[in-house]
Amino acid sequence: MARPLPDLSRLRPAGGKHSTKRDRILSIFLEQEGHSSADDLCDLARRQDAGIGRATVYRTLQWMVEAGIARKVDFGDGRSRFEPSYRHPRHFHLICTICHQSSEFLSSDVEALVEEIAAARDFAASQTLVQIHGVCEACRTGRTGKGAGAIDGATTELVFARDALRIAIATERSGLAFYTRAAHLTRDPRGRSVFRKLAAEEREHLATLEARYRGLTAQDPQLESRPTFLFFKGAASGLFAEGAKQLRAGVDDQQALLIGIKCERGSHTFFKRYGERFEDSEGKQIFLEFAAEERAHLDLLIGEYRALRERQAPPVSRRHRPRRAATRPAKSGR
Amino acid sequence: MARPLPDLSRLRPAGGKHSTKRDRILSIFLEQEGHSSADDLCDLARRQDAGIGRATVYRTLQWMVEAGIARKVDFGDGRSRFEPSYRHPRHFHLICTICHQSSEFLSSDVEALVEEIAAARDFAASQTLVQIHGVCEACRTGRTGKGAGAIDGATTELVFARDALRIAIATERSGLAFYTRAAHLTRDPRGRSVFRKLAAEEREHLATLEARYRGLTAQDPQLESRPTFLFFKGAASGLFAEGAKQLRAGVDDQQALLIGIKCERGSHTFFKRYGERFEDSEGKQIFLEFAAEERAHLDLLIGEYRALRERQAPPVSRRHRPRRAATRPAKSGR
DNA sequence: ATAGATGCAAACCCTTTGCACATTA
DNA sequence: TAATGTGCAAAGGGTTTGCATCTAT
Repeated sequence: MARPLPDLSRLRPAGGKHSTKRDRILSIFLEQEGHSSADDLCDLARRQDAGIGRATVYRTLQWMVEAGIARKVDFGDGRSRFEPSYRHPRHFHLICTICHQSSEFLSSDVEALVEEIAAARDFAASQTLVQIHGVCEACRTGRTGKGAGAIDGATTELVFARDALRIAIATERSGLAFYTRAAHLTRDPRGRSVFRKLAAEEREHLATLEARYRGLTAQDPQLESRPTFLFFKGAASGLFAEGAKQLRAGVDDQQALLIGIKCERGSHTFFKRYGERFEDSEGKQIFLEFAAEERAHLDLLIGEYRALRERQAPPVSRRHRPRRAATRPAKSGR
Repeated sequence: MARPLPDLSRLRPAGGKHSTKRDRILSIFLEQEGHSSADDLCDLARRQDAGIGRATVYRTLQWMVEAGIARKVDFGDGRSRFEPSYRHPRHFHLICTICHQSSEFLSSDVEALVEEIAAARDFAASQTLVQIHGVCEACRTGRTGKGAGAIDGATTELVFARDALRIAIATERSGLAFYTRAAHLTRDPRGRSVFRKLAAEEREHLATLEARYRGLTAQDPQLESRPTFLFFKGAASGLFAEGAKQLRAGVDDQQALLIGIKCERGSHTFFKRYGERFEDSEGKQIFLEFAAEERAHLDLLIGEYRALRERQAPPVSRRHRPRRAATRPAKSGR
């Protein structure tokens, strides 16, 4: 379960010299699964090097926090705990009151609500803490604790990437269905070809994402069975499903384009905002790449929509049309 | 700002004798606004009775927590704080890192998400902690801190009741609009009279709720201007708005009844679940009363729907009628 | 009279700090 | 050599506890 050690030389924004003891404590910390207390680490370190003092452990931990290698977390049991922060997104915690293990999750839905609440109260939020205290599945069923708690930082990053990919794939599938249907329904030949093109792109991109997903699962055979880390409901895939439903109700070519624009715009905004929220990690990258993809589709659709309007509307009457119709297609939906 | 003292004799599930010092500490605690630390209380208590020892304060606080008078909260600053819990719903916190004041909020949306997440992880949640750390409006703008932090427990209960009433009133208004429209559209005379009756009931109940709302604001002139305590989005009022939209799309009497049933059922479920979540308080009562009201409407509608079906459909051909032909309104109508 | 409450001081726990010494650049 | 890391022990802060002493019932 050893994780790939981060490049230590780059992890020294806090400055400082090399030192055997510090390196030892650091590497022990990084090997740990879950959230260790200073005491835990001190004991572990002393097994390798009996002469390590408590103070050094505390000082090293402080240094790690400053250097961005670790984050301090308070589970309310009187001692501080530390978790790796390098390429490990901020998250929330489920904390078992029996075994004191904690497992991590992220809910962008919760984060979004929290943002709204802070805004409503004129509060400049800098950090949000969500802890669910209770009894974990392993403690309740009495089974041995091979549960969600036993996940090290490297795995969390994989799980995060997995969940990001799952969201992206679901959206992509949904988009593919939408464009396939749209291509089917569109009468205007040029519009049809655009939808076909987009469907093809979605199909190709879907294949890429699926390959990437397989690549991930190859890194950890248990990856797929691990519990969800990233919870989301406001997913963009719902947009395309909604769009497809609208298509089914019967629309003309122009409306189909508008619906597509709405979906892609929503999706792009969603993934961009989503991606920006996270810290450096593969998951973040997946979201941002996906956002860019959607952006490209959006531009294509907008161009096509304009062209269609040009073709359909005689230039004379153009000035009587609302100029910015295409920038706010949302109005025509629901 | 002294709150009505709770009946102490009933607050002694933890047992124990009377004692002047304990009573003094308790009453000082209850007078406090916000969240006091043991030290705060000790200082305050010593102003009235110099001979009070730290240990007594700690022991009294422990006793208060056991007796359900107080709740211990940890804001991560190394000391425990205590907040009144008598008729004071569980809530979350916004914590200012500058002035260390904290203000309270409740988000049933967040709670619902948390429940889902815990369920997904097979985790038996017993308590959830949400803390938003950051800088409050008062500290940011430099204005004197008459902000949201300065709210004592009694006020929180009022604000909670206010928010509960606001939700109920919004739903009621929405329901009134729905039934008024439904009465207008319904051709079947009996069905029309049912909708009229419901509209009248909603109007009357609305008046009751508004009177209650005025009663609340009379208790605290600033009540209306206080920040939102209870955040919610999954409100039931949206159901009726959706229902009214469906009515507009053109439906027959039977369908109108079905839509009404759907709305009332959703609303009832929502308020019941909502109300049950909270601890004893006026807000809880408001939700539960409202749920009962909706339940009565629901029963009435269901009865009417059955009667209508009996009248309209000869038993033989009943099963051949398309039951839900127009549940999806045409999109082109917009 | 007796269980329970109180004050004081000491003990506790986790964490930080002062200082002499060791290590690193 | 100068700056930084380390160990030890002591000090810190918040909180709890042991024990003799009060105080309600």
